[in-house]
Amino acid sequence: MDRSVEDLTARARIRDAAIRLFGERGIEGASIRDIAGEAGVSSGLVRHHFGSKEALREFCDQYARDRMLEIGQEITDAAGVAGLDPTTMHPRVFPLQLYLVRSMMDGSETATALFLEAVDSVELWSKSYGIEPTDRRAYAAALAAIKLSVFVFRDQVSKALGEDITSPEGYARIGKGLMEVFSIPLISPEQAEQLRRQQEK
Amino acid sequence: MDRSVEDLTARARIRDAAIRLFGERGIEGASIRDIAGEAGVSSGLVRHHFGSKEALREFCDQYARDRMLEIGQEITDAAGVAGLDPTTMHPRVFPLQLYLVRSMMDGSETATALFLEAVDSVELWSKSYGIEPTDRRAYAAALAAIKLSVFVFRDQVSKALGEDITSPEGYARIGKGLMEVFSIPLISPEQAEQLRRQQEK
DNA sequence: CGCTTGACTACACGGGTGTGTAGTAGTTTG
DNA sequence: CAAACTACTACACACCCGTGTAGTCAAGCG
Repeated sequence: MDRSVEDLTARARIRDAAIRLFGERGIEGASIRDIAGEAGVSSGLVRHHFGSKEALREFCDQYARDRMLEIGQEITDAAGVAGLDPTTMHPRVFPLQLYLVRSMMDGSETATALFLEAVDSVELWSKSYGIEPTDRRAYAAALAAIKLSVFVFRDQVSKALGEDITSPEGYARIGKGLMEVFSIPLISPEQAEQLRRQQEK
Repeated sequence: MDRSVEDLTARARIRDAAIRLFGERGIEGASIRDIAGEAGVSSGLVRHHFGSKEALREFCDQYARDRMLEIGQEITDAAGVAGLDPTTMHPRVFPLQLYLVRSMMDGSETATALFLEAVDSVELWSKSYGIEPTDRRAYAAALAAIKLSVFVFRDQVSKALGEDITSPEGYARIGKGLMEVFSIPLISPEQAEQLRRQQEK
């Protein structure tokens, strides 16, 4: 997506357009004709290259997943606490993340599998980091969901901040906000203990 | 929704069916005929009572919003730290919350306004609670998004836990997980400061 | 050269969609 | 009693969707 649009093959343009429109409008909200128009080709060509809408979706799932893991690898290479910091996720993952979240919500198995992998990795990470929650699995699942939440509500968060969070500045701002959620304990261990007991009775 | 289905008027049955199906499948994913079938009426009656699909959506927005605020009031009456604890949100808000999140993602102004109100209230709360983030607005927006994240990814989280989080048990479990995210600081103030400086240069 | 192959388009199809219209049964109202 | 109104249904219309088919055009190759 860093090359100019004209340089890409029609197939790649269709793929990029699909990821963009699926991510913005949802799978059902983006028609094959929309995607074809966005890519500057006929709707028949989409079918020629990908066979069906469902097959196109699966291809995009796989592609987005691969790209995300690829980018994730780069980041993990400069790991540590920064690995959890949302601001380390470069804005270039935005369209991919957006697409995967939408695909997940529309029941994609590939995207869901990616979520489960993320939970696994957070679980391992929290263990090696010496964090001891009472229910590590639930803790990891909550963290994984949180990591994606700002993508889902990007429009609403942007409106709340009066600033587009898909821009580098806005993204850094909400990233900092998220970071502070993680750095400021809202509930003291005593309060947490109290609430836990309250729930159990 | 606590009364038996037969006791409700056709209008109320349509409204409940719409909130359920819109919430589960998205606005585009649920057709008027689907909703009519779910409510046990003809599709024409939906139009008779609500005029159009869009008008039905707006009615549901308003209804869900009112009900949520109503329930929120009850909870706030037993306020304190518990007001933030996700487990205090009774499972009966599930269909409403699900619907509102979906409606929000499909660009509903009413639902988006509700989000902004939530950010405002979190902002005020954090102030009165003596929390001092560097960017209170961003902090509040992040917290508001987080509060909704488990609803969005309910299927994925359920799969990760091997337990349906729409059930009281599963809901309590992920609620505890969320609570521990808030009670265990992942990043020390020093690390946070370090990361902040890193971003600024 | 003729032939195949792959990228690509134009167009038609059946089905589902939101919407519009006409009409019926039952109750209310003047 | 008759008129009006309300809840409700059946059905048709136009539109958009994903898909299927037929065909064009250019490149590669024996």
